Amino acid sequence: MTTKRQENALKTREKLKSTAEKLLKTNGFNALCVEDITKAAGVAKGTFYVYFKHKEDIVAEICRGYFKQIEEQIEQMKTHDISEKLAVYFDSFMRAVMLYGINICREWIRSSIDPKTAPDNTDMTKWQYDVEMLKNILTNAVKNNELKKDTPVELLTHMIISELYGMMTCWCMSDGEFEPTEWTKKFADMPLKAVLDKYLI
Amino acid sequence: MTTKRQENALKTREKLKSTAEKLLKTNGFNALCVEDITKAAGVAKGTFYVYFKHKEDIVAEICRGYFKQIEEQIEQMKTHDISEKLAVYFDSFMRAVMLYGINICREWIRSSIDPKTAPDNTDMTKWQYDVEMLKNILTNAVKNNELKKDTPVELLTHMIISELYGMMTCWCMSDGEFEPTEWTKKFADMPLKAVLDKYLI
Amino acid sequence: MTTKRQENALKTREKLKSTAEKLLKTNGFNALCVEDITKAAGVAKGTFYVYFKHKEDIVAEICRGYFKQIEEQIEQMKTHDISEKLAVYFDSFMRAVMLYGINICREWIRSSIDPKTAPDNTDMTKWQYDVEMLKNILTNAVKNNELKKDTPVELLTHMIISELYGMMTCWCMSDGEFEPTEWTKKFADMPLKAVLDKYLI
Amino acid sequence: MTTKRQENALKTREKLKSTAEKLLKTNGFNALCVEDITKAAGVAKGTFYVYFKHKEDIVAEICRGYFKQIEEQIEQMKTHDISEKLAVYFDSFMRAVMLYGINICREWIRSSIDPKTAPDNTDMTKWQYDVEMLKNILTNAVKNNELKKDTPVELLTHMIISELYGMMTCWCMSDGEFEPTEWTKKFADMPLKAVLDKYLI
DNA sequence: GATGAATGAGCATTCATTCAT
DNA sequence: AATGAATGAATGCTCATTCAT
Repeated sequence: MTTKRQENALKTREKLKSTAEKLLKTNGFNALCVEDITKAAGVAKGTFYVYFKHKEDIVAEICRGYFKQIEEQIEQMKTHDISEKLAVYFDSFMRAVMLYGINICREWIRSSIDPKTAPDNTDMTKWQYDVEMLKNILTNAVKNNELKKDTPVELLTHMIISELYGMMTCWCMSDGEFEPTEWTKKFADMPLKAVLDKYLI
Repeated sequence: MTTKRQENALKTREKLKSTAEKLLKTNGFNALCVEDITKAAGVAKGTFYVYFKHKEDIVAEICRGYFKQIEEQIEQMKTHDISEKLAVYFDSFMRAVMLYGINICREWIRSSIDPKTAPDNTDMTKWQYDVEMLKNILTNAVKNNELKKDTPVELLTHMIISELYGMMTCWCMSDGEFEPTEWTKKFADMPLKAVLDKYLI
Repeated sequence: MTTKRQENALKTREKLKSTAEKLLKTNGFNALCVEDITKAAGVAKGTFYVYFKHKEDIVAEICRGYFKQIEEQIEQMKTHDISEKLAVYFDSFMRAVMLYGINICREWIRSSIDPKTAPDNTDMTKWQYDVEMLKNILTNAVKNNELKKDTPVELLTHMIISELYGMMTCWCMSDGEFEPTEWTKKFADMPLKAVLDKYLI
Repeated sequence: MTTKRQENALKTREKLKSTAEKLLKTNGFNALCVEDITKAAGVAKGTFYVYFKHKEDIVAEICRGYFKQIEEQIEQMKTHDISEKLAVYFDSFMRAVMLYGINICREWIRSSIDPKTAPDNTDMTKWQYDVEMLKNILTNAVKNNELKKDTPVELLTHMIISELYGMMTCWCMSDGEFEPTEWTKKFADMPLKAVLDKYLI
């Protein structure tokens, strides 16, 4: 059971996170500073450090929250086949990109490219995380006889991830100006399909 | 005619650029600071600002030097057909990625993602530049009747660029650990070819 | 009679003290913080302030514990003469230095040098305490006709204390590297003896 | 030749040092902060770091200035014998203590006790410095046949230094209240003399 | 053109202490 | 007595940039 105090503490923590998230979405990572977060959250500067050891930690947690959701979604699809799973994965990835907006995407890329930000950070970058997740999906498909034993899981993983990250990166680079729905079509008759077909059983 | 003084000035400028480039390649953008550049170049701090208005400018110029080389190469291929041009483009892009190394790539991505670094910067980002260049190649191919009039130049451009940037981004994210030559093979029987075929005359 | 509650409270207090002492010995004063103490003692941060008004207080109490022991020893020597008492005093002082280790010594010196640390501190520093104690011993020796009436108690006190603190300070400064037993010999045929002899009856 | 600019720069440096010295003497080390120094010196905060890499550095330099003076004095006494040299050394040491005042002394002790203050500091502490200097004086006396070959230089050094530091430390502890001239007398018929006599030739 | 002294805004982090529960 | 959430003052240091010489 949680006491009133614990509840309040949790509320403070969430308030900090949601405030930081809002600021991150609005102004981007570069403009994010602890003082702004706490001021906007209506708490003292020190309170931030009650809940987060480093400034980077809250950003990491915000971003992780986003891309972990995809995993849960995929995990609930135990009965579906590999094509469906990949379709959902692509869809979820794209939705995340659109939903969370350009500044969050930038932070995903930034922190994946230049991972050594927080001193004692041992967390995976989004990229590492995505690679692992996709590799799991494909490996399981091999185990479940949905894909041939000689499927080049590693290579396929990188192809797909590269496809998605290419899209995401370019979307950020265009400052969100092109319509990512165009890309949905592209994904529909995904060139990858041709490649994947070879390994489908 | 250039006076001795102008010559020396040019030398100083080049010395600054080559020094900064070395530091950029070695330590990455985050670790680059004006003091280090000038100290290593053997000039005073103030001298830097004789030649570059902002720290970003020298970085931009260094990087631009790199990706402009591709354009020259393509321009010299006037007689070749569109397929050859694209092949050369892909090849050049990849070579640049490998040659200039991970820290330069990171800076290409970083500055393309977050373009508003220098206050009065009006330069194109590498990404904008690449998009323009590729669009030109394709547009010219349409004009020259190598591609059908209804070729979706814009879309094709983004598909290709996204492909290349996906590769480059993921290469940086993996900290240069995977073998980009694997990707050459992928590019060889490039899925795009299938798409492009539809519009070839 | 003490209730169970009072007993527990006392236990908590002692736990805090012994934990702080351990940390002080290991890491020194600079690294000592309330959070570490309470965490290591298994109580909440606030509990510390139930028993100690200031962080300095617990340190003072720990250190005082050490040097009060010497007094008790001396007091139990009522029948012994002044030479024996001083010999024991020297011996006890040195043993304390060795036993409690370099970090405790540093804190003795630090707090004696810079006494105004705790806001409302009225306690004596170790130095003041040692001076008083030694002065008492000598004054009593005068009263008991062990020393002449014209003995310069004040001066002798300072000479002896200075001798001991010189040794202790240098021991800390050498980072405990020289062998304090060398000093025992020095104290044996203590130059002071020559001085003291003049006033012995 | 020094230009006007270099002169001004030197002046700024000296201004910073003298200001810091004044603050150090008045308020002690604990109260010393960069902001106060620069404000009082009438320069910008950043200017401090043009001349000193760390806050500690300026303090170290101030203090070093003080105790290096003694060395120069001793070095100019090449023709004098060992007794005179030691007498001058004692005298100089004491004068320094009195002249530079209690807060400087505290800093000498503080930094000698707890040397790891500045990150990249490789300088000797005052204590180490004093030990070396005295050891040299004695070693040279042995070489010059002023002291017997079997003189325990190391031990004598520590005895003398301990004597001096004992005095200095106690003076700080008494908050400068006792009269150090009393100590001059003590040094005059210095107990050490008795010890030293054994080794004089 | 070259210098290098001076600037000063900008920012994360620590930690003793309080106090409502 | 015990808790632990909240506080907020305090501070060293970086570095791009300017400008008088």
